[in-house]
Amino acid sequence: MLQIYNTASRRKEQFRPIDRQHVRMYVCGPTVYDFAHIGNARPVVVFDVVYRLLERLYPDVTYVRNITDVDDKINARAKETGEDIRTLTERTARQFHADVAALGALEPDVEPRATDHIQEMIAIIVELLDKGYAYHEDGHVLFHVPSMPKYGALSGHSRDELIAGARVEVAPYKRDPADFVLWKPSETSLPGWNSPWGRGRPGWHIECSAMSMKYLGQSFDIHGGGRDLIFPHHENELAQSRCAHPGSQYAKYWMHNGYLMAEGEKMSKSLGNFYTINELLQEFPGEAIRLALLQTHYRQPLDFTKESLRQAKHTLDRFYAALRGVADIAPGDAKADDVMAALLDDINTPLALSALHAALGDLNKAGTDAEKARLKAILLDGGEVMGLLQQDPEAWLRWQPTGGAGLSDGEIESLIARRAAARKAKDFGEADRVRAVLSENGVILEDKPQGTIWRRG
RNA sequence: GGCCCGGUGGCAGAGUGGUUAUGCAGAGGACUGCAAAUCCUUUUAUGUCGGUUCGAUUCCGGCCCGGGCCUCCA
Repeated sequence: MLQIYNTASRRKEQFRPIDRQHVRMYVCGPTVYDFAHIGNARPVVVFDVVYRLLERLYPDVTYVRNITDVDDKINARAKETGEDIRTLTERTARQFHADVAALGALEPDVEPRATDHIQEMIAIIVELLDKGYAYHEDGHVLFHVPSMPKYGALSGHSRDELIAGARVEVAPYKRDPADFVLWKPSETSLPGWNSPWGRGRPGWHIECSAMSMKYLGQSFDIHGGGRDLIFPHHENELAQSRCAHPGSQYAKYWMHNGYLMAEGEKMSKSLGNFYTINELLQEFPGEAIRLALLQTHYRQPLDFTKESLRQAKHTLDRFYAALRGVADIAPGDAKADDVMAALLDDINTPLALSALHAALGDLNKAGTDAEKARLKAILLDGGEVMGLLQQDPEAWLRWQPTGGAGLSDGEIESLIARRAAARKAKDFGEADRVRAVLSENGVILEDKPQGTIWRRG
């Protein structure tokens, strides 16, 4: 039985889907104006594991992750660089897809774009106006927060607190300082759509309300995203959706991943610790990045460092070396029960990884082929649900960084042949010289009874 | 100012009201021509001060430290 921590109740709960035959999950995706950074990668990887787990537990799962392609940051970036907005968003979305694919993330079932759902957003805004939860003022349509008594339940902020702490001057068209924008006017130079309130563009939160309803219905099971989205984004989404659709609960379970820091500091461009996925992929395999993200429980803060990546790479080297050793043994049909048990407890990936380590140790000690087949199956099964260990071991162990000036596979093989000849002639001085050359080029040798094997370290 | 989250051994990082998680690194050993890999053994911890309890790292409170949010910024 799956248990997940629900932000709405601030406790771990039994996961009981609305429809046991069909689980529905919505996760906030990227705003496409720049390379995705490692902080964006965390929810992608975390909810990919959730998706993989749900797929094992339920007959049908629909996973929706949106792309925000209308946003003031996008407009600002396009103005700054002179690039056409559509070109910018398309290019960035493609880059995002390539990056997260390298991290082993499965594609969501639906990946809707905000600009394709403007009519759906307008429809919700009309509902809110009709029902008296919103008002039209000075070209803007605003959600009237005091009209919803339960506003603030998700984030734990009361409206009064918000007003007390307000540090921004309240716009004149607001009836209440807590009110937020559903629709705003657009100048001709900015993207805009015709609406009952003139040419304009949507507020930040309305897209997720519109798209989740279209693809998942008025109520669905899981809504995920980074902790930083709880307020105001998710709080406002929740308010809009519930008020537009009385009787619906919107998301039943809210899951939020913790913050990510880089090298001990909050990530920021001025500190120079702003790793993009793309640049990290030049230096490390995507699976190492994925493992580094999964080594910490998703709700904990995570300090992402190059050192943690080196360790993750090293860890995977050990797993793949063991898998290479049993490459010619077909996996049995054993299942990774301990891995599953850990994941069922609020996606405890660090504990799941320790179960994988236990299987690795057992595999290294295994004496019989039957035992090896069983343990290989466990590693592959447990790895699969976490999106790990599915590559060809040989390919993994030969991986080298982009633009690496190291030796080619052929050069390595011929040096190994030279060393083998020297060893056969008992010329260990020459053999060690050859190995030193390989070692300087990051190639590690292992002499086995059947011959010498190698990997890039 | 208000609210929220976190503080575990050299590092990373879980569980747990009483019995060494796990990984990396370190030390010793086996194996090896030497290595590498692997295996075995092994050292180091629960921010701080109180409280509850027979007993707290684990529950409660104060404090300290780190991070975040407090609206059209994202």
